[in-house]
Amino acid sequence: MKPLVLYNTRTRSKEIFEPIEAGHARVYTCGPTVYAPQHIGNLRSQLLADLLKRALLAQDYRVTHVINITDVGHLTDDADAGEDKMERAAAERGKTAAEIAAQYTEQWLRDRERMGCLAPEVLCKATEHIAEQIALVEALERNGFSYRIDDGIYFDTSKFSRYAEFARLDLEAQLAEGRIGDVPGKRNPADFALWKFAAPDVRRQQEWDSPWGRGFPGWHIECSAMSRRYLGDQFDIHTGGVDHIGVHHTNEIAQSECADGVHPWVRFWLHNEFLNFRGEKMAKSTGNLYVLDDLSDRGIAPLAFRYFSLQAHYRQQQTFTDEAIESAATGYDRLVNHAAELREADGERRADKLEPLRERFWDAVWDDLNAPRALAVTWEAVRSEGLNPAERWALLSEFDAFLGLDLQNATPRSQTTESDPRIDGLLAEREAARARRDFAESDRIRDLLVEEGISIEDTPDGPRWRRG
RNA sequence: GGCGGCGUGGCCAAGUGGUAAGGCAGGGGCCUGCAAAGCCCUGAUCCCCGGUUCGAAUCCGGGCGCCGCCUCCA
Repeated sequence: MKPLVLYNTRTRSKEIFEPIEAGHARVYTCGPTVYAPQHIGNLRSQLLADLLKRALLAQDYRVTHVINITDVGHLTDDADAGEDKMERAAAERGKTAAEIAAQYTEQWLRDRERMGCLAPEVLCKATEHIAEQIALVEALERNGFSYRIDDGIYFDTSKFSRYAEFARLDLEAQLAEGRIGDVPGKRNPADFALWKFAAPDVRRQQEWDSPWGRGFPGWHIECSAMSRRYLGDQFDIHTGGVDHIGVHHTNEIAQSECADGVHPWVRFWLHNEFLNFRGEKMAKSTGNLYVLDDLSDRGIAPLAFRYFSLQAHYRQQQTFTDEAIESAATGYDRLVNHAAELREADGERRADKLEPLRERFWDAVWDDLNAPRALAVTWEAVRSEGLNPAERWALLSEFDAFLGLDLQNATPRSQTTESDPRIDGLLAEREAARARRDFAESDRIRDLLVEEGISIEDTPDGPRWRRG
């Protein structure tokens, strides 16, 4: 098998993937912050993680995939005055922070599954790993990378010489523009909180005891702490959105490399680009978004959204428009139809006929998870004149291990799975009319059913109908 | 101010040195009593200018336009 090549943000180049431990790929994905519903733009990062995992599995690696749930509130900005989003959402909705977190975690897990994303081996919540986070801060303290101010325990970025390396930051130049709402006492503008002290006059729902007093963890420490617990001091791949490169991932690296004295902490970093909508990124903060249920309400299946997403490479921004998603839904519908028709085909499967398409498909996958190219080969397989139905199905079912479009369970949209005596009766009448070439009558019956939203297809095996 | 990305047929979008994948929509045809479904055929020289090269959408330089990060953010 050819090697898997991935674009590594750390080196800004494509590299052949090789795990630290032979045969075992350890992957960490930055999951959602569950103070609000996750929209379809957010889901794109799960798609990247899923395609990666499927490619690794296709390469016969054992995969340990860890995803975190951030169920403790981060602040709306860096300053004391910053509100905690989780607490704010709870107050607005008259619920507890835990209830808010549970609600959106559940929605996210459901959406993920509906979109065909494989479940992670470990799903870990920040609030259930406070001890690990405290332990990591203690390690940083021991190693001399932290300092205490009124507001909390902070990481001293000037002590970590590689701090600017990963994101290729120009800290001086950034300084010129200034940071918003900075905290008094910070030694360097880029320094960030490891542990925040609870304000004496405010009672928070989410705060814990620590060696430094009551408070709550900083907003990067959880990923360092939980990945360390489940994947060890060093691991293979870390995924997330491009927005995380400059701050979140930069700070994770600083924490982990300084706490454990390792480098590189993570070998490969994969980042997905954003989904654009109405001329800007889809975002919670502006309300410029759709959630998966919005699409479902419009008759667009979650897997049609997956199909839509597969049409663009994960490292490119993708434009979401109504026309584009509806086009994708149509395309997905047709692909499923083909799969359903081919699924039970018997016949010879000639390896020499299958090989060229198989090779092109997997070459696309191994080339930095190029789903659009893989999808194009899939369509070629569907329509390849040189292949019999059994061969086409052999390819489709194999390819779906990566595509994740659930083609194995494809049901033709025009093959009813229910039976309705009245409709079946009308269809029989129509067939009788057709037999005696009374087309006025047969068309009248069809129009009648069409008005009820039932469409009819005449096939060599007789008529089929479906609703909708 | 720093960093990153993009501009390919009506729409979405691959391709990053050898004369433009795929899907959707449109047009034409086949099939059908008619439809539907399906199948076949059909359209772009790649934002602009200059350069390198035998040859560039693809490399370099300069423009114009657009998106993102630098503050929570996929």
